[in-house]
Amino acid sequence: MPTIGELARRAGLSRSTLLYYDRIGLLKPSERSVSNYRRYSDADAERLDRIRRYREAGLPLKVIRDLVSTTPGPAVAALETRLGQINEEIGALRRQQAVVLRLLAGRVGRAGRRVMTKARWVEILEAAGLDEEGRRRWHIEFERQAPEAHQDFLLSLGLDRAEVRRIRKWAGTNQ
Amino acid sequence: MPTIGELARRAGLSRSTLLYYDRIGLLKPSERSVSNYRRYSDADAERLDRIRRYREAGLPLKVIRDLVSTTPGPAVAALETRLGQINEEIGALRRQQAVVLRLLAGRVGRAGRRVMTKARWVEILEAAGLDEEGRRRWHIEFERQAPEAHQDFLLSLGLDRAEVRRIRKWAGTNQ
DNA sequence: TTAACCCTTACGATGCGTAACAGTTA
DNA sequence: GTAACTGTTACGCATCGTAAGGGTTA
Repeated sequence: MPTIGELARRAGLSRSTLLYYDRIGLLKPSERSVSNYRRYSDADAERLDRIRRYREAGLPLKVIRDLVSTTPGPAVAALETRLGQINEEIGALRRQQAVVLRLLAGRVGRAGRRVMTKARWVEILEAAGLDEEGRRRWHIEFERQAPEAHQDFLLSLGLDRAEVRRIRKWAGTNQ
Repeated sequence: MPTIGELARRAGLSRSTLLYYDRIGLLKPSERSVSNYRRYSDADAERLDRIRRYREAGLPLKVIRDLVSTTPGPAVAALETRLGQINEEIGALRRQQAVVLRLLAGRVGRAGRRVMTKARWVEILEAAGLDEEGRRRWHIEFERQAPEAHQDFLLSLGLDRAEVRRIRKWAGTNQ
């Protein structure tokens, strides 16, 4: 029967996380030693493991509480909801990215090592051995495999919406 | 001289946001009416506008406080730092995405069209005509031209720091 | 004895939203 | 008089990290 520190180490979490889970009733050790130390049973450890996996998926503890106490298998509904949220959050970050790039526009000549531009990107692909024909194949494949990601990527290079549309059309249309 | 509610409406923010900005000293109205109402001057409104833009970029209020009080133009350093953070955050969300999809394995058709992963990226480059040697040249050139952007990009694919380090080392070392 | 555990409790961080109670303005 | 403003103050949220002050174990 591990104590709180042992279980934390094994699970790759911190002691204070387990203290918190105990406080909010998410994971209460099934026993206490005579000196009032928390003793976690195997069942407790397994419960923690499920909690941990859901946390890695980004589910809030409130939702996890329901999942681990009521449902036996993975809850499809909650995970699909989370999937939608993740996409929203990524979208929000992409919009922030666009704002930052706009604010940085111009001031970063070739100085900024961090700001990626279309010109720089083309240069890199060329150096890797892709000529214009190859780059077109690249766009076409990108568009085919993950159109939304393709759009996100083009926006992250600082292209405006019109140019993004143009490129996607060019990559989508055969010929 | 608008009152707090008017300015909030104009700026598209809430009254409580402006109250908060006042409390933390980020934006204090330059005047008060006889009945102690906040009166915001044009200068106040402009300050708020700068604050708002930086907020849209995702900068924390602490950083914004420095930017709007000391710097005149946009601060390149803070924005580039934020750019790196954004990519990290996107990467974290991609890892969550992968976890969710794994938990949903089987129950969901193939991974959504929006999900960008390392594997998919490699596939696209391959389809464009880059073999492993070409992909290595691509990494090398990326690292040479914009090392920070290279790192940001890899993180945004959801790779963990160790793998990013490995790839960058592999691309940085000549032979 | 000493290091490395453990206990409980509380505060901090982030950026507001909400509520409560009261005064002001149109 | 009444609605729609305004003021201040305080609590809530989510998920822990950190610290304080003091027992327990090997």
